[in-house]
Amino acid sequence: MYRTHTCGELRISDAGKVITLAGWVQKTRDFGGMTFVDLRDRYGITQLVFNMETDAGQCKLARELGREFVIRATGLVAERSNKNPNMPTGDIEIFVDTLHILNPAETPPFTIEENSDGGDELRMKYRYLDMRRAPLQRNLMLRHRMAQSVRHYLDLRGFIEVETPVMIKSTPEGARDFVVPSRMNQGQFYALPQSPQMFKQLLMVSGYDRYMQIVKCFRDEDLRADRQPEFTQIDCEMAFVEQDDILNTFEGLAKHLFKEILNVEFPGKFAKIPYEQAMTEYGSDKPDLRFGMKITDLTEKVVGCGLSVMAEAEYIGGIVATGCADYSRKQIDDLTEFVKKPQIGAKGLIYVKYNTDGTIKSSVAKFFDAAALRGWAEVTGAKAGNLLLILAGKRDKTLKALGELRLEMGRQLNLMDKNKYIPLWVVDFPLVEWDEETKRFYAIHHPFTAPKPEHIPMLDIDPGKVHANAYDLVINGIEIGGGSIRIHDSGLQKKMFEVLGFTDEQAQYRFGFLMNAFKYGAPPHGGIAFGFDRWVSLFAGLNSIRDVIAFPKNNQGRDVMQDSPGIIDDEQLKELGIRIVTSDK
RNA sequence: GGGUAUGUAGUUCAGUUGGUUAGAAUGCCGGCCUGUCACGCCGGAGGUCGCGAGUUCGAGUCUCGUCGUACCCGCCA
Repeated sequence: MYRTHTCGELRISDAGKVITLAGWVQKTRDFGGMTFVDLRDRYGITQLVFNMETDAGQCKLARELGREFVIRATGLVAERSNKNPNMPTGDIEIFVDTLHILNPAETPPFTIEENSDGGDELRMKYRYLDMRRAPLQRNLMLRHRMAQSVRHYLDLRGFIEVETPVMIKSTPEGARDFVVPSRMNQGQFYALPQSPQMFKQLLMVSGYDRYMQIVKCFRDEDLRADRQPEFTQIDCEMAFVEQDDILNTFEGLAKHLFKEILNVEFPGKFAKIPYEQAMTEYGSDKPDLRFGMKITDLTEKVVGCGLSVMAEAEYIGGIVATGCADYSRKQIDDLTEFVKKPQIGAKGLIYVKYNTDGTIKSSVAKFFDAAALRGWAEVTGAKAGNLLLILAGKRDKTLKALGELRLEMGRQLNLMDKNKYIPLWVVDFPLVEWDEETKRFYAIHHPFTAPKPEHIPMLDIDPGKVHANAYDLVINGIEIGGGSIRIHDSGLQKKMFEVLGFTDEQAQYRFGFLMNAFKYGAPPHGGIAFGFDRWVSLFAGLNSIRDVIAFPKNNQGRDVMQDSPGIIDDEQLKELGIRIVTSDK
């Protein structure tokens, strides 16, 4: 062994011991006659001391050390004369009598410290150096502890972890697949799984009635701060269960993780909000419930008014910002600009200021008398000192825009407390969604999601109105996980494929093995999958999932450290039977 | 496919209305220093202002193009 202890564990009680440490040089402080070296490993930092008077040779060697040199030092643990209360090992230091440079190092391009001076781009390029820093090490250790905790909790409840294949058949529903060419079957391709969906359902058919896996999934879609091309799910499936059984089981898992990792407890049950209510009250299918500011429907209140943008709008809604009646012209203009951004897409913003002195000021005062504006205050609950913000337009789009405006106001008013967690279940999602471009229905969740039993007759009449037995776990406006009860009846599955416009042949080609399996006794089953990276980043207090992943990819799906993806040899291409056709834009 | 921001020393940034030799901090190198822990003091080196065109007597600064990066919409459970 290169060491007897780590750099984080020695205390005053160890004084007098002769020990050996190994690690990286964090920093040297050279006084000429005396040199201090901060030695770092992932457990902490311990100070080494060298003295010209007592050991000139070792002291001179210590003066040669640069940042990030890998060294080994043997010496006596001693109480410091000048203690440093800011570090756990600050009461002791090591009088080194033997110093070995195990490996010198070039000066790193950024500082390996709690708060690095390096920018994101540079730190990604030198990811292995960035990961030496304490924040990254904390994140990855948090991730490890959460994974252990999940496995432990589910193991105690009879779940078994089963690995599923990574090279599978492409199923063109849902996200784009990453594909892998087959050398032995030229012209044919595997796909990387978007999730182990069909395999976990087959495991249910096979009688493994409680399955879990912490598993990589792959989706070839455009990326975001919280979306990577490869990401990790906590994937679970249970047989002989109904929706509530699943919600209860995984609400238990969520509570367990909160308690174990953050020491946060939730006494009651998580709220359960139907999709439709989430959309009308929060303009989002993943509402952030850390604050209220619900959307109020004002459509009825403006019928027949003289202002065409309102009179002709399909929907009018507003939110109340507490204490914002004193917003300046500039602040209102900025909000207007915010909602008019192409990403939000509102045409304009209407405001009503209910001033503390009882007066009312509004951008639409010309069209409504004070009584009417007071009527709006009544329905929205706006009080003196509040600001009512109103958007008008197409219902779905306007609700979404109000939802974005609500979040923006939440940010401006500091209503999103990082230390507060409000989990909830969003339930009763629509089963399918009509797409105008391709003139067909698409499954909102996936084609195996069961409709609410009472809605099954509606599949023939108005599939868009059918609710699914599907659910999402949402925490602080982040979709942490989602799942559904699956169809286990091949007749109903066939009907579902009909609704989605698949011919029998298409269904047979894509999902035949699953439909065949269901002929041999499929138990009622359902499951859920959690976005593990998102969950870890939520617990770490981060907005991006990149820093809870050891080697993440950037916006364009590139690994800037490896510089992947990259081209491959002609020889490799030939072997695979692939020719590259460069497309000119 | 679209929107917004951004690119200057190893690093993080400043750079005014287009005008002399492009600055600061930090890091790095050399010297001094026996109780530092953001050590201190003295000195030094370090620049393709992302790249390419254009406007101009003159471009880090203006225009166009291009490449990279970040965030968002579309897309994606």
